[in-house]
Amino acid sequence: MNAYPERLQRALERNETVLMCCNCSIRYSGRAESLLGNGDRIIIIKADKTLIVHQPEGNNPVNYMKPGTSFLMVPKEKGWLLKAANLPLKEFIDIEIFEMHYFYSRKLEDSQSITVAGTEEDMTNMIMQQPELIEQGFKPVSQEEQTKYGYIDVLGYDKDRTLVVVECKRFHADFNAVQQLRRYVEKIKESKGINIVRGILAAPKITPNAEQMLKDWGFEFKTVKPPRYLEEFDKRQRKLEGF
Amino acid sequence: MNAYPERLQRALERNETVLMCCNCSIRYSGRAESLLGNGDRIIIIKADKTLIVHQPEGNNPVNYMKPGTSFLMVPKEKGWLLKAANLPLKEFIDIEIFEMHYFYSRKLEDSQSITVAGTEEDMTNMIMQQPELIEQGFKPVSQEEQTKYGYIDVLGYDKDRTLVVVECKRFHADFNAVQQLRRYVEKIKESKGINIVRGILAAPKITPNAEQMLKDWGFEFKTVKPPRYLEEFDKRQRKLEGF
DNA sequence: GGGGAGAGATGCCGC
DNA sequence: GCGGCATTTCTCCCC
Repeated sequence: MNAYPERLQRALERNETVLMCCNCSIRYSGRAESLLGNGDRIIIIKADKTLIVHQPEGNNPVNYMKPGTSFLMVPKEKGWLLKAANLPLKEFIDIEIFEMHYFYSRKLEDSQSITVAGTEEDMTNMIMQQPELIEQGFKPVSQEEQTKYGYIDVLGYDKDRTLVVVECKRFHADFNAVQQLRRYVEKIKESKGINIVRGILAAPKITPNAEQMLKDWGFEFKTVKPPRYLEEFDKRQRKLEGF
Repeated sequence: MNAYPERLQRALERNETVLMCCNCSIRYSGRAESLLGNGDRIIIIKADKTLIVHQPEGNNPVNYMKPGTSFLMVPKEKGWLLKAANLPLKEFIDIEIFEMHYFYSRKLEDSQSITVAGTEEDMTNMIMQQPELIEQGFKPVSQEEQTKYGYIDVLGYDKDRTLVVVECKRFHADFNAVQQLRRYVEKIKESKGINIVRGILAAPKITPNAEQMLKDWGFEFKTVKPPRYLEEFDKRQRKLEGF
């Protein structure tokens, strides 16, 4: 029952998802290169031939390969060598497995995809529907017009019919956000052949340095928070803080 | 043997790592909000109380919680409810488990940390040691001097004793890289009180638009690739392309 | 496939 | 803690 190479091959052929817990060392070469000495890790090979390796601590995988990777497992004197190769991406991983604590595979059924709320897109939609969040008299133009000028979040006119470019950030606005806004304002001035275009950065917060840069260039900041839809869920959760 | 709430609690107390394979639905609220309908997923709870949930396809976890999260599992009419809460971060996840395909826990030992080569830092070190990669006569200044002016990758003088700011990118240089370089050049001009400072962007490639912006602002591009150390490993790997 | 930009980005280092 | 920035970033959209 421990013919792991055969079990792995069969599982992969059947598009099963494979879970391994083992002591191993790992070598990677591709976009960069990495070495990782002996230790206990969790290895996942998914139905789409994604490889993910986790150490017992930390958010992120320590090594990984993108979907479409090929695998080959061969016995060694002590343990096994698991080779992973993604030829189109020129990425390679060798996992030397010294001890297999546990091996599991199963066909997983999951047709659902996640829906996320509170993103930057939700922010821009909110502003399109409630333009007064930017300022009184602000009139966004239609979304079709926006796309003509690239990736501008919201384009509109103020009460004096001056063109306004709005850049949204769902969290902190930083240097990048300010320079992005500047690029868009320049782009609009050029394409429309006009000299006066206002730039507004809309976000919950802005860093002091970014705010200085914003003012230096004559742009403005407006405090706007991304919308939330699950307030009730939040309240229920906070009541259960005790566990 | 299927008293999962007790087994989970015991495992967490012992700082074991927990692997679950189950059919579940997931609700998240925190920095944003998300919903995910029924499906088979892999759930990992690590020794440091990180939560990671994977669908059977795709590189990235579909849901996750940072280290230091608290967990509570309670039985329901059909299945269990696994609640995860990180109070300092105001993040909450509810996982409704309808069927537990598999449950495993084990204390994992791993004292190793990964070493990565071919990063931007390796590039800057390479340029410090081989300044001619930028141009003949280029003389980098000491790293202590660099830090005084912030996050400039490499600062030096050309053969005419003109100050040069070098910004490195390990892959494609884009708009952001050019604007970063511009920020640094401006910063240096200001702090040193000089008018003429050259800016060089060093990377394997640059996008056409970024190159135009670079030229418009009077900066230069120099093709430089990040160093590689595992060439032999690469060659061996490419010979094994057949599997 | 490349370019551009968001992400529940994450993680690191510095102040 | 925030700020600034790299990341084997990943992912999506659009050209």
